[in-house]
Amino acid sequence: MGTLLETPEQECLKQCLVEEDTEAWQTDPDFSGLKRVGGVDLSFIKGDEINACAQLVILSYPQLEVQYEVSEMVNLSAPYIAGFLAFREAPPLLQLLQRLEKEQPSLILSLSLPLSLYQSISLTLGQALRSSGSSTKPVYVSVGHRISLATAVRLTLSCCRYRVPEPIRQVNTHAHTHTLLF
DNA sequence: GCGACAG
DNA sequence: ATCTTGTCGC
Repeated sequence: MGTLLETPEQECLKQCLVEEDTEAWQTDPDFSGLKRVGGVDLSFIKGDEINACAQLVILSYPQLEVQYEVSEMVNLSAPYIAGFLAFREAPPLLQLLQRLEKEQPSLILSLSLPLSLYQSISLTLGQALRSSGSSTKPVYVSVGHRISLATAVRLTLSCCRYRVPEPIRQVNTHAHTHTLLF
């Protein structure tokens, strides 16, 4: 985040960030070649700051039907601090991706293309868009790795049945469900 | 001191 | 993030 101080780790990651398209499907008008899209999230319970439910879903593309989902209760080591979200949430989410790789090798995302969506974000790093027909609330799409902002926005729109992109919407549903069970 | 501030 | 159910409308 522009105004915030950055850690050495964050500076390093920023230098490695590739903000251009690197895959063939990204420049195809219909994203031909893209077979799956995924979403990850973390859910919490009211007064608990360390226990959370990590969730991962994989959807087919362009059908956008859930093909795989995993949930796992995790303990978060880092506290929530604006600007340092990844230090808190990335570890358990990456762990789920490794679990996917081990349990369902066929569903692995051929290349990791982080495309993050937040309820708000510095606009210098992303773009606000009206994802569904007449929705007033914008959806913010941030820059990703190995995917241009323009493509990220186009892909996000192609994943929207409703305002919230389907991968995010599905993972939220599953996350909430599983959180309520523990 | 004031405003900003992803979950 | 989380606290909460139904309800009105396209």
